[in-house]
Amino acid sequence: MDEQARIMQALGGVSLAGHSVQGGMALPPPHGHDGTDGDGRKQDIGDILHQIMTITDQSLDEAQAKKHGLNCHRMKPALFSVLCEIKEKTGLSIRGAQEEDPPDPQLMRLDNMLLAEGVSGPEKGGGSAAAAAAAAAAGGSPADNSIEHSDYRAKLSQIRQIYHTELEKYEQACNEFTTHVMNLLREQSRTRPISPKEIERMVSIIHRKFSSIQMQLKQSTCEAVMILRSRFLDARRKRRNFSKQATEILNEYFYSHLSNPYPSEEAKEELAKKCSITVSQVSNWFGNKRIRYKKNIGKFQEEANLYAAKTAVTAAHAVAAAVQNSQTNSPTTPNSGSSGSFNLPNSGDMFMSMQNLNGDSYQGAHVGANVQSQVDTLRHVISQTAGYNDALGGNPMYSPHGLNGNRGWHDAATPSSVISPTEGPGSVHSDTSN
DNA sequence: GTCCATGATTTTTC
DNA sequence: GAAAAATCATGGAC
Repeated sequence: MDEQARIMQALGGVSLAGHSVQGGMALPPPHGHDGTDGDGRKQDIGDILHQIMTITDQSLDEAQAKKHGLNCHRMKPALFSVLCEIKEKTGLSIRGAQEEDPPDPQLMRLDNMLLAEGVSGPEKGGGSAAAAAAAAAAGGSPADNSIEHSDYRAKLSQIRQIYHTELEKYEQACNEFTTHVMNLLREQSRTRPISPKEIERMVSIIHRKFSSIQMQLKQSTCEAVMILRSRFLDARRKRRNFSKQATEILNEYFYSHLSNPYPSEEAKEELAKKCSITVSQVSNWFGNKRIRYKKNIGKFQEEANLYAAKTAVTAAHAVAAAVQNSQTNSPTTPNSGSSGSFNLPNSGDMFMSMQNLNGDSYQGAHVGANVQSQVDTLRHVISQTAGYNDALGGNPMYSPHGLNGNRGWHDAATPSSVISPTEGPGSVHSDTSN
């Protein structure tokens, strides 16, 4: 049964006592009725309802005229109250359906994210805090951070501005549309019963529709922020070569610890501080350096020699100073000038370390990075004075022979010229303590 | 545009 | 879990 028939049937049982359905209105005359019997009344009401139902199918002018006619019909108040009654009854079922929905978890997530990223909420702090967090996560150098920080902030602010403009537009459109619909319903309420609750429901439907559009806006804003964030965080995209000075410091350490180029955590921190990079960048650098050096020792020879010579000069000066120091001071007096990581320990320690080169304790706790560094350097000095520096002219200073294909920094990767004077040229280091 | 160097990331190996 | 090895992606020289 369709709605129209149902309503008409319902109206059949409603008393319209006191209201004559005849006269006044330019409605088609009821079929064969005199306006006094019940059947005739029903027929008349049926006709009025029919006209109400079909009014939307008619042209605007025609409908306007009909509307006016219906509004002026003397039966209208009675019919109106009956329709209100029916609506009230049918409305009960609607009421149940229009219960407030629980907050959408997806929308909540988006809102939270926008708030966390500083797109929504207060402008100050949010964006920069997010940028700072992103910068911290990126692990870039402090100097780079400031540049990228402002870059990130500028782009975030752009996104924020677009988001707010669009949001404002949506809200304005929503308000305009709501007002328009409410006016329309109010006007329509003259011809058909529209309860305030119904208007309210319609408004909430409109708001729901607009909030779904808003959700799309929030979604795309979040995506934009994610893209920005990933670009900002993706260090690969933003790879910057380390400064020349930083590379020099790292290389110096690497070549002066060639027998065991595995800096301790403390050494890494120290290097990181010196180079203005992070500890993980230091680890990356050493990881890359080890593998690339090992893969192609020949290629790195020149570089190795360069750094070896450089460090040797420094070491020679330090040794001279140490010797002089030991001559002037008592033999038991500790070296007073060995405070920094790369400072030379007293000669006694160094000698002991060199003695240990054949032992497993080369990387032992008692042999710190300082000592180890100087030992390597001293080996260069000794080897050079012993005539091994011919290597520069054809005979490689660091030869790749015996390179171990297996894991670990096999001493075969260590230059042949840096073999301890206590060892023969063909002897094997045992400092594979990695 | 190509090539190489290099920093970062991912996968493999121990 | 750390290091090796493989791979990716970018910067910079040419």
